[in-house]
Amino acid sequence: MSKKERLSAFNRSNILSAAKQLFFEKGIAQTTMDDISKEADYSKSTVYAYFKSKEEIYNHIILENFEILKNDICEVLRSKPGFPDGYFAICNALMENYSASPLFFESILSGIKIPDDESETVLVQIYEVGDEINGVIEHYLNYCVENKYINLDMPPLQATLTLWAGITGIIMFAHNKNAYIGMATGTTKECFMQNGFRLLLKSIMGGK
Amino acid sequence: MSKKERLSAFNRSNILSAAKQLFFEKGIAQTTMDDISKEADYSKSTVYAYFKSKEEIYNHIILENFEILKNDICEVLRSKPGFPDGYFAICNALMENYSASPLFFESILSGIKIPDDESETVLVQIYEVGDEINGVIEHYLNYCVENKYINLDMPPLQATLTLWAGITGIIMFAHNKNAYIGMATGTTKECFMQNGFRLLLKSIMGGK
DNA sequence: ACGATTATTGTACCGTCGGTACGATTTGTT
DNA sequence: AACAAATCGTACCGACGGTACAATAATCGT
Repeated sequence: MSKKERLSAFNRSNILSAAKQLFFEKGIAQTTMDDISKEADYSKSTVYAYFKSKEEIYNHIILENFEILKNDICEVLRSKPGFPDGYFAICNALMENYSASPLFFESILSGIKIPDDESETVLVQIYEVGDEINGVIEHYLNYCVENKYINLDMPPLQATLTLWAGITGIIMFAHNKNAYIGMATGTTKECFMQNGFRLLLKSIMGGK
Repeated sequence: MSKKERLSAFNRSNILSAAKQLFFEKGIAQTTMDDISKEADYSKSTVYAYFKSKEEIYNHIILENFEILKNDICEVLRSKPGFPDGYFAICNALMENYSASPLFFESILSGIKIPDDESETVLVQIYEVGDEINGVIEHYLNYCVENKYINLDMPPLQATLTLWAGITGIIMFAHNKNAYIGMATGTTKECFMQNGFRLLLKSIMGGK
């Protein structure tokens, strides 16, 4: 990577960091492109030289987030590869990823679709990293099936996606309806999530 | 209700219908207030006389949707009160509600929070109807527990919320990642959802 | 039937924001 | 010094949510 390329990457990174922080602080819709350029200390023109739209900035941050999530899950499965430790470790990795980036987490259940336009390279990359994460989890489920820790009525990949969707739903619900959960059940959102993870685990245990 | 009130309700309803249709057709962000007033055949001024903002229109549609969902669930539990028929009937009611109003469904997992400002009467109403739905499901789970069809490790209301979040997550994932599911697992999204509902069911069955 | 009140309309307008145009200025390279 | 690339500042466009306001139409009390 030449000096010029390094500088370019540095600038891109600065802009993305500023945008990420502002998105986190004030929300996406409430963050303007002027805000981002000011916070990152570049002119608006330069920001648009690096990213062609606000949406592209958003997508790049999503991608970054997915890569972090992937690394977290791999890391955590390496230190706790067994059962059910590995399962809860994955759940907790997802949980913490949500806390760090609540605004982007929801792209898991909606938002980012498979791009039909190949020119949207960021979206393609997001899709690929998501695929890799699913592969890691599928591999873990396979290991659990082989050792007869769990029992699946469906192909491991399908179970992966189902658990993924269920866990994500529970995490989002816990965070967004925090006050309601506290009032209705008397538990904290952390407790609600842990109980939820345990409940989901039962769905893949029990023989037959 | 006086004649004036009826007329007023009629006008409100027309505006909401037009907005709902446009939101469904082109998305919320892509629908302008001018679009709504034109589609509903009222002047923009009149629209703003009935609703103070676009967000308020959105919230009213959410409320309408929650009421439909509540009626659907009650209706369906009346015709299939047993187990597991009732459970699957609830799942299917949620599923069909999503198809009818995908844009509003996601308010279940995010979007609508408990209002701290009591003056936001629409939000309070949404919260109340949601509470009623949870009560209905909780009642059903209680019936299942009493008849020993299922076995819960947590209070029924907490189980209700957990299942609710999980089911919603699966439905949203199935719809938004339809193409990916087809490619990765070879099944349709309908099949994916049904299998997901069955998987979740296992989490509350099995003794102990 | 008539005046007063209320509802509805059309139009013009404001502020914000995403995005663009473009010339000036800085920076780096040789 | 000279040239090219990157950066900058500023002015601007168009779309949109929302407001102001005067004019007109509908409703109602009497």
